[in-house]
Amino acid sequence: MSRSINRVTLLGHLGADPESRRTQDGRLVVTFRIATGEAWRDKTTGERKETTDWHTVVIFNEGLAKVAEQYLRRGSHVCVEGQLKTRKWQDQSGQDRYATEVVLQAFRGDLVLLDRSERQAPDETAYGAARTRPDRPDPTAAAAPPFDDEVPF
Amino acid sequence: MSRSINRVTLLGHLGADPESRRTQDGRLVVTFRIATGEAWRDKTTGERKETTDWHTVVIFNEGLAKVAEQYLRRGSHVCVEGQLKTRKWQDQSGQDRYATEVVLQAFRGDLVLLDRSERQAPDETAYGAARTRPDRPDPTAAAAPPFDDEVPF
Amino acid sequence: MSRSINRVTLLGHLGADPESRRTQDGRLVVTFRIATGEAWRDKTTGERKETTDWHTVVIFNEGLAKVAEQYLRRGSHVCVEGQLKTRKWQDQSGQDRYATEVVLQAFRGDLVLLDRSERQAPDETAYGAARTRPDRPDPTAAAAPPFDDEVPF
Amino acid sequence: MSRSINRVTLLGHLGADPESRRTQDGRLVVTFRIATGEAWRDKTTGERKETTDWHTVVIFNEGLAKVAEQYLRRGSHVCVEGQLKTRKWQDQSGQDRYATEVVLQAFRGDLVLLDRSERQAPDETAYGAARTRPDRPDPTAAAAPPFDDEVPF
DNA sequence: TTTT
DNA sequence: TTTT
Repeated sequence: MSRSINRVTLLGHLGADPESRRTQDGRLVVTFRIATGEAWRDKTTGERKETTDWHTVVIFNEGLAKVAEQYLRRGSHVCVEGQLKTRKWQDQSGQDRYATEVVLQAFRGDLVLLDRSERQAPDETAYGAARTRPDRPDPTAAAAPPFDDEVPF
Repeated sequence: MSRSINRVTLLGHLGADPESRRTQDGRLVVTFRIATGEAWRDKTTGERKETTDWHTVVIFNEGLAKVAEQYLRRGSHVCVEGQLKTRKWQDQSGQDRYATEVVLQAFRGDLVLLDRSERQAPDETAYGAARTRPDRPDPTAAAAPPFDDEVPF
Repeated sequence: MSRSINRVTLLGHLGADPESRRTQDGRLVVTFRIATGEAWRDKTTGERKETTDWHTVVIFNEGLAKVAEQYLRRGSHVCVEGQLKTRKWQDQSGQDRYATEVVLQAFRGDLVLLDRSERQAPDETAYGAARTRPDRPDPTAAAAPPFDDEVPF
Repeated sequence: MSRSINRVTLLGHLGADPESRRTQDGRLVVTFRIATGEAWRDKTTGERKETTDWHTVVIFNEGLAKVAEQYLRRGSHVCVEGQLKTRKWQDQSGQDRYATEVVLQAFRGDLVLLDRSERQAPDETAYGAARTRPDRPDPTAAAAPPFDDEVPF
């Protein structure tokens, strides 16, 4: 149960190779920039228009970070689900600055590789269940329906 | 990492009290129906129109099932995130029938109670981490920014 | 403003070519089936498991229907945003039956073609603004920031 | 049809009353801050933890801006769907600064008021179809099923 | 800085 | 069967 929802879904291309860093306690963090865009025809002038938006994605999820590091490159096509988070930091002059990023934490967020060549990536679970194990009675194995009196609504 | 996305988000009201059942191996499953609607003005007649859609939600997630059982009632206002799944079953005459439902499995899906009176519900984690533990360096505790050379993109 | 949310996001592959039909008043409707899946490792047995879910997508949105008809085929990789809707119908024996589908109506829903070969599709706007025209002051043209006193929060 | 996805869903409370401004060409723009949060139990210490994230929402959509201005206040409970966008601006010292916001444009985005007292708000369509007119054959009026040969998949 |  |  949550008291709120904070969900970002982005599907687009990487503008550059991902960058890998470590937190002070040694955990892998992978960062990349992804572009989304929209195109439309101006209603008054009839002109074709286009905008690109750039987003920073930060992966703290161990399994997904390894996948991103190994398989994503400049130009990669990817779909990302994460949370919107804003960090505060100080620039050299000591002024407060803010960076708003799309964050993939452990057990939160997901990454879908869309380039055929990258889809050979192992399931993330190979990295230790970085994501999720469905917890439903196996529907294919079930000889009987889950409930005796089952009717559709 | 996933190879696909299957996500349903519904925000609406329960049409009736939730129903609780057990799977054959004893796990709690809670089911309810939720209504969503849309209203619009017909462009040609100018008339106000309205439709209601009814959805079946099935919660296999232990923690969320308990919350739903205890706090949700007919008329409850709720937001649900789950997966779209279709079950096949046989009716009395042996014919194949299908039921398509919004399913909340363990580690997948979420439930947000929107009625003030219900928001006293304990965090789901009280039921044994039915959901998620963020895995990010605690941002408030961090005296230094996560990375030395940090600048916003 | 809406009083509820009804949103489905699916990313997967088509199981067969789309089917085109017309409503009784002549409008194009395109239908296809799309598969999503999940893979996980069983916690107790360690076995690799996998499920596939099949979904029916129905496009009433004129522009998107034409794109789907022309560019999508069995095996196509696609991302779809629509609404969950259940239709009631009678089978030959007069019994009530239900079909639950992911519906893309005009001004609602979206379709993203993920196969490189299909991405040559014209912008949907070519079909008459089947989707959406951003309505924001053009950020690139703006010599001054949108607001005089702008500071980030 | 889109070539990318850029979608943010937030459900939370306003931290302060919305602010109304006008663009240089006179259009209403409403801005507010909304908080989302997550709570979890630290796996190692067993301690209860909590974080709050703050987000800036900017509404360029005329109808939704009017609704927000009139009905939302500090503490209002709201669900928002918009796009993630980053603006560049110059501070007093001429330095480049960035602000990342959740933007609701015309025909894009949605707003759901969750406080009972605010739900009296008129449908947004009262403001001129700021959102969406479903474009589906009216299912209730249909004496016959939409298609002659209809069977569920 | 991506992509079409 | 909900809600406004």
